Amino acid sequence: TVERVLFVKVMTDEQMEVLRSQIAVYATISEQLIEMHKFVNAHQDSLAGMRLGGIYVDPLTASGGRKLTARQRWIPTSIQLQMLETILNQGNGTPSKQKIKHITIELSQHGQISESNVYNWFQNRRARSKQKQKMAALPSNYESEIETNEDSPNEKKLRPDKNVPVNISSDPIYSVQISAEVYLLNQTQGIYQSSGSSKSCGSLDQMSYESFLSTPRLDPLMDKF
Amino acid sequence: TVERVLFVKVMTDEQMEVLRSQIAVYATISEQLIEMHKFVNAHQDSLAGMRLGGIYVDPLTASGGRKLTARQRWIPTSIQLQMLETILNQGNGTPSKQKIKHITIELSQHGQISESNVYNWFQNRRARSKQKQKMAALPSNYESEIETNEDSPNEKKLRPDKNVPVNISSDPIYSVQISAEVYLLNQTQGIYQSSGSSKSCGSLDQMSYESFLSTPRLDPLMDKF
DNA sequence: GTTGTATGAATGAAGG
DNA sequence: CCTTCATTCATACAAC
Repeated sequence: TVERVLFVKVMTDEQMEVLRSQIAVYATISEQLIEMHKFVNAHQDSLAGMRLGGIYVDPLTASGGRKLTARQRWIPTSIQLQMLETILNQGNGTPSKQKIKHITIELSQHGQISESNVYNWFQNRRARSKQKQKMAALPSNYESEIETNEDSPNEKKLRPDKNVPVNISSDPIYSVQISAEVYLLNQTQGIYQSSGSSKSCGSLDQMSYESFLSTPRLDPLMDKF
Repeated sequence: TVERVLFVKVMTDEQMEVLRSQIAVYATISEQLIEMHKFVNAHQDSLAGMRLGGIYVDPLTASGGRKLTARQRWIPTSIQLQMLETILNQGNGTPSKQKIKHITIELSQHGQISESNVYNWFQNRRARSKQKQKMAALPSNYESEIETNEDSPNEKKLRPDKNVPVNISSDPIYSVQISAEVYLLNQTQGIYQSSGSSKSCGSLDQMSYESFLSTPRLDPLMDKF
């Protein structure tokens, strides 16, 4: 077997460990990025697959004036809204399956609509009406929301409306997660130091990219083959 | 130097070629995904929050305002989602009690989760998938959109858009495939199919995913180290 | 073009 | 299973 040594290339344990780590890093990054991208698509591209896949052409700019916009979400016609509110106020707080279908058919005479649209509308309406009532505990502040009857459609209620949505939209979290992941992988392998020029990132999004960029490169190792 | 041979591991040219290909594939995929993600962000990242559970900000650290927005409902981590979908699609439409427990344990590796979360997820998922499926044929209603401007002259413009239902796409094929793939990567399995051509597709998302799918497995090779 | 708000839609959870 | 509620996400529109 001694002779055979001459016909194979060799690598040390250290090299192999390095290689293994590098592959692991790439695998992890790929996985995370794919997952991330999938997530983005799933949530922001849910209905009108017009992004990413290629060129996103803004439909609004395409036609000088009217529609042609494949809209992503249903917007009730004014008459539909009227009818919906009327139905809502005609008692029957229970839309129920059967009624939904019927209502949908009726409303479809006045614009595109689907059963789920109707269903969602009632759901949201009720939920939000209830939600509004729930605001009365403000310690020291303004008016208490008077039960506004929604009978009059066609009007936009622009109220001060102490909503306080808060909304901690955790945008950058995924970046942090990935960064952490890469960091740990670097720790594990403990061989490479990130090559310099790590300019401080201003955005968290960029941070993830930067982490990737500071990931150990493969090329130097490849040269050893 | 003969003795030294005993202290190094060897790999054949073929193995090295394979390795090199794999690394190249990962590098390519990573870069492309990053490009895609940048693209997404650049076009509509106004404040697009990706919801990712598992980490929540301590409400006490919030601004001087109030509101104790602690998250009150489980939000699956993306990786958890991946795994769940994978499991769902691996046949086995019936997650029995025992399985639930096992799945929960596995998923708890990637974020907070409880058995009821898993149970509910499967319930909801199945139900809604079925529900969506029910919307198919229905030549539906052609609406008469003539009426749109006459009904309520006294209000803001509600565009009577035509809003073609587009597609369902609640469960894109590629997502499933990716999920499966990622899941499989965690297992160690045989079968190694080369090709290692990296294919370097354009920046179409599905293409990238396909590239990823055709990526040679690492695990079998790693086993040789 | 930026920000705030209203609201359609998605989804986790609870009850039967 | 199925239905319903509660909460959250994402987007259209308005005001600045």
